[in-house]
Amino acid sequence: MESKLSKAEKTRQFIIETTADIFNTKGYAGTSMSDITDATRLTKGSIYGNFENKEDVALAVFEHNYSKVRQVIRERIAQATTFHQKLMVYVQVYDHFTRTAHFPRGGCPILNTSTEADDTNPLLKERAAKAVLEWKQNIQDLIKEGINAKEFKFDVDDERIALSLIALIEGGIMIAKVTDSQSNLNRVMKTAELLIKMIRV
Amino acid sequence: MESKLSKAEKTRQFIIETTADIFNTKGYAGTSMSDITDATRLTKGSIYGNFENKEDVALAVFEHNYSKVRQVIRERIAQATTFHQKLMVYVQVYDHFTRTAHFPRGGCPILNTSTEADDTNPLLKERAAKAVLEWKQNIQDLIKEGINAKEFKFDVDDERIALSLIALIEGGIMIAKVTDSQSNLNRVMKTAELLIKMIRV
DNA sequence: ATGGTAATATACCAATCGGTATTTTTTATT
DNA sequence: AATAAAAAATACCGATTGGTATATTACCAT
Repeated sequence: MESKLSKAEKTRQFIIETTADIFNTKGYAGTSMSDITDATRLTKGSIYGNFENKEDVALAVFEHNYSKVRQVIRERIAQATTFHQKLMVYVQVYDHFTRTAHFPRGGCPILNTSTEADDTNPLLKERAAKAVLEWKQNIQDLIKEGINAKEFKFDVDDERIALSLIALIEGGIMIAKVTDSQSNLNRVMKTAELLIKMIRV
Repeated sequence: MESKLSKAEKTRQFIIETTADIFNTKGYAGTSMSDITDATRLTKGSIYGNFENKEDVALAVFEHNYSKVRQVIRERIAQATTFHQKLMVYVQVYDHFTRTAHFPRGGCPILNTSTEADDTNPLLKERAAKAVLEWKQNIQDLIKEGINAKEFKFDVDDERIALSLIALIEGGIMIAKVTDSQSNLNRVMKTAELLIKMIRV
């Protein structure tokens, strides 16, 4: 019965997990320390014993939410055989993202964190930017590999496609959430599918 | 020297205009009443004499920011001759939206308000949703008219195109802002241009 | 079992939060 | 110029904010 995690590390993880949805729905400014203590049933002393401040919790929570999403994507991409299928994983995942429990409540953490932090919180912004650029790079890599495998046209603008795919997904999520209509996202994903089809040889 | 606006109406307008950028950058939760009094150099008594509460100011500010953007778009669309050109107005405007003074600081108010309010503030969410659906309808109308004018293919899925265009723009803005790269938005707008080209006969 | 340490809880802080009741000032009408 | 009404300023409210210093508890190695 050995646990690798120390008591503090376990508590830290517990705090992150139980406040993940709160930060992702209410945002950084909208989440208070008492929200955190209420949800975790811990006291301020415990929170501040494991984190420097509220921002530190928010950063850890973003990390958690982001990697949760990334993991789901990564697994499905690994299973896909063709590069077309691999790209289509994004479309499929977000095509019914309302239902998947893989997603933290409150929608895409990248979208939420980016739009709130881009003018207010340099650290959160930096972290969100890194996530976007990593995501972009992953898509570009898939496209390049697809080109090498003669699956995609040789002259595809991988950067443009990657950014457009991300934009369609994030913009689509925004629309779907504010209009309470998953089908709106589905329609946008249809265009994403088209975009992916177009780069095939 | 008669002014149509009463004193109160002028003050109200003044408050809206001088806090427009604050709400659009810091968000609803991130903007405090003291932010408002500091910026306007007015007192709480004056603010609460002209608005019910903070939410009421935020709603008026959104209205202001949104109609400011809408006006720019509307004017340019009116000047465009073909329906293709009219649709391309969106691409052109957002293609250098960082520079245009027509835009409130902090980016697109629809994107900002939607992502913050969708899980927290029903009134702001409702207003943002209305804006998205109005925008969508405007694009759909342009497409339909373009079809009637034999400029666009008769079997175009106007709803899908409209939603995808909005998603590309809003998603592109999010990416550009968080990565501090206007060129990232330009690349996404390139895809938007392609999307518009594709529906032409 | 014990002592040291790690972790959590308690109690408290000044500052700020959104909001209101009241007073003062400004404006418009006569 | 006098006056009533409208608008803005002042002064205040309890509650909550993020954060800290200190006390208490839980844990672990000896």
